[in-house]
Amino acid sequence: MPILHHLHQLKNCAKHRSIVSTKQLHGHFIKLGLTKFIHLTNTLLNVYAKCNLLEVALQLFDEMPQRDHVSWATILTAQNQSNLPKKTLSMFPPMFSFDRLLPDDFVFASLVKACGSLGAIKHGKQVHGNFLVSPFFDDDVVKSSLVDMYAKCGLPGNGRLVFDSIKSKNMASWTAMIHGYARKGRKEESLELFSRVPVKDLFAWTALISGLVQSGDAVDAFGLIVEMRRKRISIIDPLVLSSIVGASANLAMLELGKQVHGLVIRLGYESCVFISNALVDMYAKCSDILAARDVFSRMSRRDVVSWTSIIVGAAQHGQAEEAFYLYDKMVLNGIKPNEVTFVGLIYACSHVGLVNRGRQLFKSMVEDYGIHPSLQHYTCLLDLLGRSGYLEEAEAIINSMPFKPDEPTWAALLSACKQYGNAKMAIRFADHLLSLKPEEPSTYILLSNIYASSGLWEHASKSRHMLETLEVRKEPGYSYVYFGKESQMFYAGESSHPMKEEIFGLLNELDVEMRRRGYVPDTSGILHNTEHQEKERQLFWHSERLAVAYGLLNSVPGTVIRIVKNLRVCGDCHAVLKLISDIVRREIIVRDAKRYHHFKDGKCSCNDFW
DNA sequence: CTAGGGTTAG
Repeated sequence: MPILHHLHQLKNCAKHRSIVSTKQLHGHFIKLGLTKFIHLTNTLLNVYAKCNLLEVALQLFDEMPQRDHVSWATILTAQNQSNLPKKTLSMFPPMFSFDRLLPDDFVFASLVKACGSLGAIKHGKQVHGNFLVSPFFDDDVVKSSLVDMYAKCGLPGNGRLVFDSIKSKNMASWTAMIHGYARKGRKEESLELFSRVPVKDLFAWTALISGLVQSGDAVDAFGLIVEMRRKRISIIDPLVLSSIVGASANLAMLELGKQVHGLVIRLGYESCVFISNALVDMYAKCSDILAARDVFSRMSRRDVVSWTSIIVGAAQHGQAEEAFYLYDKMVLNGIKPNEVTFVGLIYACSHVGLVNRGRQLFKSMVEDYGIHPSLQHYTCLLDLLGRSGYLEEAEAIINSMPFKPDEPTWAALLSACKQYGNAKMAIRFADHLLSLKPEEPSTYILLSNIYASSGLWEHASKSRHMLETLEVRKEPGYSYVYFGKESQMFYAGESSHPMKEEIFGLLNELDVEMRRRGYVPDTSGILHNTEHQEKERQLFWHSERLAVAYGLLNSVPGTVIRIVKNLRVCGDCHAVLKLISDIVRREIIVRDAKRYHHFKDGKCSCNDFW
């Protein structure tokens, strides 16, 4: 039985991922004329795929004189496993047109998985329809992948219908459904389902915790990881840890992140690439860019995500030159940048107003790397052009790009119009912005300021009037302040704090010194039509100021004061924080809803761009 | 011989 023997040999090759022996065997089969045995060739196909030799597998697949369902399922699965779901879907149509084969249950599972990873819900629903009218309509494995696909597309309700039709549910079905609810923020349903899972293994916990992190619920995710540890669930692989590292990043709580890092080290997973990647990102998001660099430099292997994480981190913290330096090193190391890398790089340019460099990078992305620019790339480029005063060029691009600009893009260009006093263009941009978000007070504020500075008083007062008719429901602003291991939260206008008197006293003292240095409160961003003094009083009680004062009063001189704010820092507070950093000679780092600000020696890393 | 669940960068 030579064929059986060869199959056994191939199995060993797959097990040991042995490329050389696989190729030797392949040559052997050709010499002996064994390639006509489809069973053997299918196995060979699978071994090549498992050895990550997708190109070789594809060539073999193309050369096969005959292909059956197994050949197709194997090659489609190989594309999925190489993270090429688009190729899975584009390779599928010839299955019928060339080989007259209809999909079987294995092929359906691969197609559904590909749609899930792409979030291609339309295509996914088509496949679902075809599956239902196929002879395999009751297959539980395909149903599990459908549950997962709907979960990934954010439609857990559709997934639930499929889930309920699965006769014998196994862990794959349960985890897909739990994850679907959790990542959509449907916490109650995910917890209810989790409580009913027969076996709560690491997979199930990870599905729940990672889903909550993805829905933005980092606090509950931490609660669950504590519970999971108490239940002595053994963390035999690190996937759940990357979720929890990500949760610390979302909260921007450095001390918490350090503790999670400690756990990662204790469990021995620091050398795992995607865990280190998550740590790099976490430290960057917690504004400790030095720690991010430290983790990055200790990595023995780095992939495109590692490089991109540190590049994006540098860019967000205003270190444009550092980002470019890292990019050059990345290319020298033979790592191909992807679309995310370019988002970081163009973002870095817009931070420091490097227009030519930004244009070059955009061009290089398309021409050297064949990456189709996304809306996000255009947004970064438009930001850069607008802020540097190339308003006509920006408008030309916005009118010719293949995307509808979103609201932040129009808003960025509108403020560029204010900066460069282009009232005419501002009116056009404001029209677009208001059609997308008619109730937005800041648009009217900006518009009225632009009119006022162009001497168009009538228009200005009209905008102000529009503003007053709006029912403004503003989210209350709050700031967390961190120094060392201490933290404290402040709401805007908070007046019941035990250290109220000291905070007020310090802010007053600082106010006197700031005014001596020429500071004049900028009340143009205040919504309500109130007296000027009242406006100044409101500015005085913005949460970030209270937080800074508290930090200054309580921390050891020389320590960095870190603040995380839920809203964007207003223009006046930005000016104030710059001054304070100079007066008290302290570094203040603020992460607001939009970006990072490192205030030091009277300057900010954002280059006054926010 | 082929399929399904949990992970990192915007």
